[in-house]
Amino acid sequence: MHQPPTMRDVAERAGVSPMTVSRVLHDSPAVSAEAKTRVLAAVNELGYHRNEVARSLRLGRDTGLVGLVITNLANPFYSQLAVGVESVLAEHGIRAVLGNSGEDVERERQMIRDLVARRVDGIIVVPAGNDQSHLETVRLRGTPVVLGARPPDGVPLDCVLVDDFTGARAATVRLIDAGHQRIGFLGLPPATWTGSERFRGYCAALDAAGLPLDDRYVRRVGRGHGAAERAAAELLGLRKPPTALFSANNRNTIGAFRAIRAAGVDTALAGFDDFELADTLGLPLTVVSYDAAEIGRQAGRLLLDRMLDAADGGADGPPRRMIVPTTLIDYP
Amino acid sequence: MHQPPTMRDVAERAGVSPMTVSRVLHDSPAVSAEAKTRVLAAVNELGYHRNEVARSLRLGRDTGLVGLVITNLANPFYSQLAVGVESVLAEHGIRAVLGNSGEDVERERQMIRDLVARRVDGIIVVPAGNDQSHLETVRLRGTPVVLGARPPDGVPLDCVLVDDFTGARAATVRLIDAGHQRIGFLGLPPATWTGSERFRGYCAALDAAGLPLDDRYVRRVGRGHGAAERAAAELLGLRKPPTALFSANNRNTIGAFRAIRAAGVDTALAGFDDFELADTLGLPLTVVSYDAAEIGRQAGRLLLDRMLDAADGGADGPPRRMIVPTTLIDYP
DNA sequence: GCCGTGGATGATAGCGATAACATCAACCAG
DNA sequence: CTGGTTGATGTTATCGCTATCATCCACGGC
Repeated sequence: MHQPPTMRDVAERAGVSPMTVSRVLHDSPAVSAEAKTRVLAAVNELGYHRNEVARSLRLGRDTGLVGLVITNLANPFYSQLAVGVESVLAEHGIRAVLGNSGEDVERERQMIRDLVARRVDGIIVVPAGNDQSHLETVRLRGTPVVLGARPPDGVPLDCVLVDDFTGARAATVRLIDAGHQRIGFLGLPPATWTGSERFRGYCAALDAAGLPLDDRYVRRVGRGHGAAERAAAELLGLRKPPTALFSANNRNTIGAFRAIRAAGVDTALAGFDDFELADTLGLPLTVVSYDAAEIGRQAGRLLLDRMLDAADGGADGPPRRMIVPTTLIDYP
Repeated sequence: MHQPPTMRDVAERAGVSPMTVSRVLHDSPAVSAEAKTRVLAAVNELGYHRNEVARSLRLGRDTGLVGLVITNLANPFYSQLAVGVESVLAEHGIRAVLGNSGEDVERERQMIRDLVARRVDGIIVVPAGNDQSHLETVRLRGTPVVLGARPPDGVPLDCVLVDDFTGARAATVRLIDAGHQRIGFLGLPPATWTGSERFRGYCAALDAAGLPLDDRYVRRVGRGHGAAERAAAELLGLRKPPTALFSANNRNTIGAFRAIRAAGVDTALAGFDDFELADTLGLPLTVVSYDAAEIGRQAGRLLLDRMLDAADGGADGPPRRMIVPTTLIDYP
């Protein structure tokens, strides 16, 4: 097995010093056309490409790698986010190093340590828990950090969020405008940012319309299989059932759909998150849609910005917060 | 901004030489308990972790990085594959460097070049085109390569595939067993491996049952929006329409579903790929299901294997081909 | 007392690239 | 014809780590 060629090999073949090769590869103007030609020829003949590991070590930075720590890549929302990140980074010749934390803070912590040890130029992370002190530590040590899809908690980090509040409010308003006065809420565990913002949007819409918030119409649904459908069925089974439901994510929307169909009622339905086949359910449905990849793209841009600052010696400005807008879609 | 601590810093603080620190970090037995304690204390106090870039350069290998080039990460199939890869690699402290080729061979080629320049220890790739010569070149130069979801084409590479043939045949047999004699096929562009294997499975089932293959019942569907539905509608509009349809992927299955519902007929339906909400369509449906993450896991294992061989000086064995099985699921 | 033996530790030399400085020829102004 | 200027190239040292060899001390057998 032959080793990959080094700059020295190229230099010998071209009859110049390694330094000249380096200059050619950097498009330095201080190289004669003739030397440049010879070097490029040698590069081609040997199939040479620069050893990025050595380069990074020498420069002490600029590995061209960015850490991307995600809670659950199997979830289309996060994989789209990853696509967005990747596309922005790729334009700048930077690659993402993947980490799937599985919502486990300890794994997240290990991954961050590992990424720092690998000297990545920055990190984009969907934080798994509320303790983000390790992320702040990393940032203070000089590695830019941007949060995706979840807000910073007590630490001054950049982040990109969905406009959960406005989206939830708009969907609820749509139901109210259609004449509904008793609107059930199928929410998420309250500890999550997304869950509480969407609930806040729901409340705000009711409030603005002068409708009372009735706790009997509010259900928080965990991850369990069928939990959403059961909760929706409960609401529909009340003595005075809601005439419409607003569900806080696509899982809940699907559960609500099943419950409505099983009960044979014509309860109106609106929900956060668009999903495939939403138009085939055979019942009117309003969904709050947004561009998940855009979250990734914006996070990527924020990070690139910080990376440039850091390279310049970095007067790191105040934390920034980007909000990705939502739109309402009515099916069918 | 302070630089991260180096091994030298740790050594000074612990009153030993860098070499001793290195030994401690490698769990070498040739270190006194006392020195070890002092070094570990210094490591903690400084928050030191080894510079992996320098380590890799010194060793001339073992970056602990593996390239993962995917055609379309936004597709749940491939993101699940990525999850599988990541999980296996993570067990070995290895991370994946992501690349999204978008089915563009030229981008794939560039990414592979870049990954090799970064000295990744191996590459898993879902190849975008039929020209895989660049992959073979990379392998011959010492970087193991494993293909995911698509077979090698003229080059001796390891790969992991879905059992497209058997799955398609089984689904078609299920339709035949239900008494259907005229079964339409909604296929994929014939140049794709998956498309041709699934068609082969369909044909084999017909053949085994003594049924004729009728070309009028066979449609190849491209990517266009609504193309599947139109093709299905054509089949349903024939003078003697098929009484059942077999569709070669979930996109086509959904299109077929729409067409069947629009036509108000009770054509039976079976398709490759499971998908969410398949049970809510309100019509009997058989799908060919498989574990996409398993493809990634197996690819990861094949690659790890090759990486070990390569580290040992590598008598690289013959190419291996793993087949991930499928199962039939009947909805509702 | 001397030498081997073995365990702990240190010194040295790179891995491949590049910043910073050194060199050297060619050329022109005075 | 000399000194300074410019442009092209080479030399040196170094990034942080570790394989390899060298060193050094303690101990025990003869």
